[in-house]
Amino acid sequence: MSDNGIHPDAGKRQKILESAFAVFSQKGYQQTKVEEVAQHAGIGKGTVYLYFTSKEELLREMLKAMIKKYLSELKQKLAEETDPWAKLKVMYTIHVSLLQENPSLVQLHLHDFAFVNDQFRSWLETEKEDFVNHIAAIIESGIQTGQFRPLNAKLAAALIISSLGVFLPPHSSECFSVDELVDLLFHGMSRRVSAQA
Amino acid sequence: MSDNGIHPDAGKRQKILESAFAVFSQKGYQQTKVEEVAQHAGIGKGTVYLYFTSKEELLREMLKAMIKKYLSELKQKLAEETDPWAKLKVMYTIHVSLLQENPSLVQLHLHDFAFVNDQFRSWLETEKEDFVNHIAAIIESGIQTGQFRPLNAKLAAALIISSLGVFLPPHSSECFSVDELVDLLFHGMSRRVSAQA
Amino acid sequence: MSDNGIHPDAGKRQKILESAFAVFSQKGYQQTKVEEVAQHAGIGKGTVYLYFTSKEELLREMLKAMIKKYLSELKQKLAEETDPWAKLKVMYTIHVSLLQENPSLVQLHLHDFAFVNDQFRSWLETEKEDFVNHIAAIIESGIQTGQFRPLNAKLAAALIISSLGVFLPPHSSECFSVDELVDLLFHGMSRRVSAQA
Amino acid sequence: MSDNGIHPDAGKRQKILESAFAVFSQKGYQQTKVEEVAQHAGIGKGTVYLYFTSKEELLREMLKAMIKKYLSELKQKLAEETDPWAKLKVMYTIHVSLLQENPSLVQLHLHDFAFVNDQFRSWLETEKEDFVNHIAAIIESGIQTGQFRPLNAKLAAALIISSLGVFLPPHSSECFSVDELVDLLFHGMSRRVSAQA
DNA sequence: TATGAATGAGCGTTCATTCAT
DNA sequence: TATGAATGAACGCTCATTCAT
Repeated sequence: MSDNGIHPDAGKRQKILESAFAVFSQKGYQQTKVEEVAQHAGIGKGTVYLYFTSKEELLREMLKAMIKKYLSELKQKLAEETDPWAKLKVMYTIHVSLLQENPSLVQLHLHDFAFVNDQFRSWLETEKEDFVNHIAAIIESGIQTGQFRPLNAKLAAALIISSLGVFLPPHSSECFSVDELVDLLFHGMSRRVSAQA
Repeated sequence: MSDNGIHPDAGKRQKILESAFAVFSQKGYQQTKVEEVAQHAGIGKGTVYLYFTSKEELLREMLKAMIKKYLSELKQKLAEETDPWAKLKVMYTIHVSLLQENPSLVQLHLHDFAFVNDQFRSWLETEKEDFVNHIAAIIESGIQTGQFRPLNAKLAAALIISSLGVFLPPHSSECFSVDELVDLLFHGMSRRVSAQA
Repeated sequence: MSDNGIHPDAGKRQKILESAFAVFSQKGYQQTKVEEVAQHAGIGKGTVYLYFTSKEELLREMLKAMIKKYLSELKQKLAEETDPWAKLKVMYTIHVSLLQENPSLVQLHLHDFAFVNDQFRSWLETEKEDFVNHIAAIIESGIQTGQFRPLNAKLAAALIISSLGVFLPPHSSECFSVDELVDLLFHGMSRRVSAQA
Repeated sequence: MSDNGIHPDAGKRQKILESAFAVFSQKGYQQTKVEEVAQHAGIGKGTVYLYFTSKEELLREMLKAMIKKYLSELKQKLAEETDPWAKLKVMYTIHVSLLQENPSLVQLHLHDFAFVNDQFRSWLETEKEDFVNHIAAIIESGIQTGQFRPLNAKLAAALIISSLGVFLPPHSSECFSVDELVDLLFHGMSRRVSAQA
């Protein structure tokens, strides 16, 4: 489904994916020429087509790989925590540090690849849904343990994921701290009047 | 930067902008042909170039106009409320109803505007900053009145604005209610155990 | 079906068709670049696509026009004759003189456009079938009048059409005379022994 | 011109020619990829270039070989007959059965060989001339024996060769019989009125 | 001012050919 | 000798932009 079968040089495929990440991140899909990706990888234009059937597939595979890598790193780190509260805190921390280590990821966020075509759009939405469900499950377990109050876990998950955008430019991660944001999400904005009673 | 000087027919310029909004929203930038915009506006293709120097400028001007209109509508409605709490609630409600009235706005979010130039990008960031500050001011006043607890108003504002994304697809506004989200943001996720003590 | 609807300049369409005839005849389909046809017509490459949707359609329309013109000339001249025998003689004469007036037609014969695609192939075969049937009808009428002996009219028609190839290079029309060929076809090769009795 | 000198494995060269025949016949020149020919021959793509300098040369050599083989088979069979009349009848029969045994030969006719260079074209014309002369000689001898009436032997030969096209699609060999065609050629179309007298 | 016919730069993809192994 | 991974020239088609009217 993704590539043309068995390829001679798995390293080259990887190299092309990395170049695709670099160039698509910087310029978006339509503005990127296949030849640019090839040049970035130090290979000929035709070689790209030995590993990917089309520019579109190249983008899809690159995104797949990035998302997989991103989510697997995230999930692995989350798995090391047991406390739902800690999990979410860790998630923010990891997310922010990933963005800092890899500024191109920020750019990647700023592009919207949904427009490539409808199939692509639905694939992206599925991926996002998956991520939301993963976070929602964490929240559910927090509700079970009583650490979180009963709430719409999916909404909370969607909110948390949306809130990651807070760390994108122009409010880079230098502006706000993870702790502040987590505190805000966990305790809310309102003065807990009744609680004080 | 935006137009070629003074045009005799400001109404025609406006009509082109509206058509650009309609078509770009539905099909994205790259997929839209200038001729389609012209047809939608009921004019000839060449006429577009009497009012805008390029397709790209047309998009930028359209985005500028839409954002200005959106923010001014929002700010005006907010001005009608006095209570900070109510203001924020109202903001969500207006946002969601705007999206519902104008589904194209939703689409607008889903397209690739990567080609924006630096000038436009900085304008965009200024506008966003403005909006954040506007919301932050509301929050500040809420803190003054004691309705909100002391918190980083700018962060809260950024969070609120980010959270608007919750109502975009695939979690359309039908999935979540404004009230749920407001409740979550205002009261937080955690069970307020200690507070109850 | 053939063009994109109403075109501004019918003369230009005709000019393109003529250029297509000139270039396709000389170089065949695959070897011909659309830009060459455009250059021959003294127009830009893109202009070709205002009148024809694709290179393939351009070929089809050109062939259609040529065949139509060729057959209509032929049929018209044939209509002026009443005697089946004379009709066939005239057909040869016209065919040969057309080839002489228009050497590109010779080239056109030497290319085989059937391979363009299956649809094209069947269209060509239909055209040829039409032509065969037209000739066969003439022969049938000759049989009715008793000028021709009872024979498979369709086979005779196919033979006659095939025999036109005799005048193609390397045996150009200068080698053989129409009269000789007609005589041969009409009286056969064998010494008419029994007739001598 | 044809190969790169002496090759160790003449059998492999032959094998490649046969594969070229099989694939070019079926798909035409432009549609055939060199790799397909190589695969059909069970060798690597690069190996083809050890025996032929280019795809085009491969085609020319294949055509040469097929034509030579076809003509030599035909001439050999003809040599077995002594009667001119019988020879021609046999020629048709052989031709048709060759086409039936080897449907690819039919296909070979249907493709565009326009790109042949002048050298090849002249070789082709020489071969054709040769064939015509061969048939013409048969006819001459028939005239000598009085079986054929005095006629332009070369024209008759050209006609006979052209008439072979009658058995190509769309009028496949199933439509017409060899006997019918031979009868037509030998006795002509006209009712032999005067002979009846 | 307004038009839309004309233009040609631009790009994704293919595949004949090369060459390192 | 044989291979097949790598290459890049080539081309059909699109569409933003221009300009004669």
